Amino acid sequence: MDVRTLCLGALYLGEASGYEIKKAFEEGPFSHFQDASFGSIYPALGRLSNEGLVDCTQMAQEKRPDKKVYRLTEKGSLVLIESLMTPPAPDKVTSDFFFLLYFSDLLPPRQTRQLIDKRIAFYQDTIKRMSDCDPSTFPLGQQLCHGLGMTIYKSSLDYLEQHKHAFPGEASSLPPLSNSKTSGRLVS
Amino acid sequence: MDVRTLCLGALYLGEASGYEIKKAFEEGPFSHFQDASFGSIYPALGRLSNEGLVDCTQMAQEKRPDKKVYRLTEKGSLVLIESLMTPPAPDKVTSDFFFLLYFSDLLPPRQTRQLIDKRIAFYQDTIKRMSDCDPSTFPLGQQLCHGLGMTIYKSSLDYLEQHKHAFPGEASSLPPLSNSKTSGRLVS
DNA sequence: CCGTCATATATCGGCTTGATATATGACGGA
DNA sequence: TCCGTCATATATCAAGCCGATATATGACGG
Repeated sequence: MDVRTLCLGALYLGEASGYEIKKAFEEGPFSHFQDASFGSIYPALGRLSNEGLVDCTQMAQEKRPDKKVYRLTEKGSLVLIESLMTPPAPDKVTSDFFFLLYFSDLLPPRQTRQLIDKRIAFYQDTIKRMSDCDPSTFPLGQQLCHGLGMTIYKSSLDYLEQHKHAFPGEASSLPPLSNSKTSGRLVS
Repeated sequence: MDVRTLCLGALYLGEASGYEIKKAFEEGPFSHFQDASFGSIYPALGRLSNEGLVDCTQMAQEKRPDKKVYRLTEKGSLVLIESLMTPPAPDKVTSDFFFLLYFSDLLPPRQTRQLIDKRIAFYQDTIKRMSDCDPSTFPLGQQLCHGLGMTIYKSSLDYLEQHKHAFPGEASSLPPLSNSKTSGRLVS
């Protein structure tokens, strides 16, 4: 999905400012499967406004800078639905964690263990934050997103907790793993 | 990780051409957690070659166009390890599937069911392809990547198979779900 | 008083992507 | 036999995106 559609989707949930839309991608329900930067959100909102897909209202605030509040128009709703009807692109996952784990034979074992411990903490924190949210009043699709997300995070957490001992911890006196290079080509 | 590091990592596994490196990201072990396009791979290989981090050899082929084979240099190995030592960036996940599922109250229920069915097929196919690979001879980190990946795909598959019935299938005579709009703002 | 953080909008250089271009050869259908 | 499609192979570029930067108000803690 391009940033225009992401913004339309965010505004479908309720009127919001550019800053709030960014927060929705960083901390809100979308944070697990979409992202967008200020560098693309503000220009996209400008274009959407010019095309009549969103309305923009300037709002003064106390003790805070003024803000621009965007609201989806009827035309914008139709364009959002149209975008949802297009065939989905494949997922794109970029994970430094997996990349580092994959090449961890090049790293000191304690650094790999630290990497895994931090990942475990990340899963624990994410699961807690998602558990604090009760999705039973949400639309069905959102419930499935929540449930599938929880399943992914929980099974990942369980797996890492079961397998983290393969790498030595801080207090461990295990000898470092031997660094052996992988043989063979990339693609058979 | 930037594309230079991705290429160095790919070449750490063995010499390869630009085309083969792209294949490694599309179909090889990295395909689950990294990607890069020709548009960035070829320029990156050029720069790496200029900087002496990789060597390049032109190879003629029968019944196929000539190819340039790249090989990691000692200097390149050191730069790769250096990059692996830097703190990892957070994962970035972009999923049209989750986005469409989230807004599925805007879609005809059968289209959502089709989306889920296709996702199930994707998981089944991915699990099969990963099962055909025996990771027991790999470095420990690669084994954990394989195992964690399998866990994620399997638990996702199980969850969707258990919950797909919430949406009507092709043969179902269930009435369409009511389209109710979500209330409230994005971020509490 | 100053540095940091949150809130708020906005821009831009650099990087990446997806499309396009060119080329060889295999393969299947008309 | 010809043509379209696919795989293999290198390469480039316009468009889009990101991360950094800029500016601003106010709270808060040292």
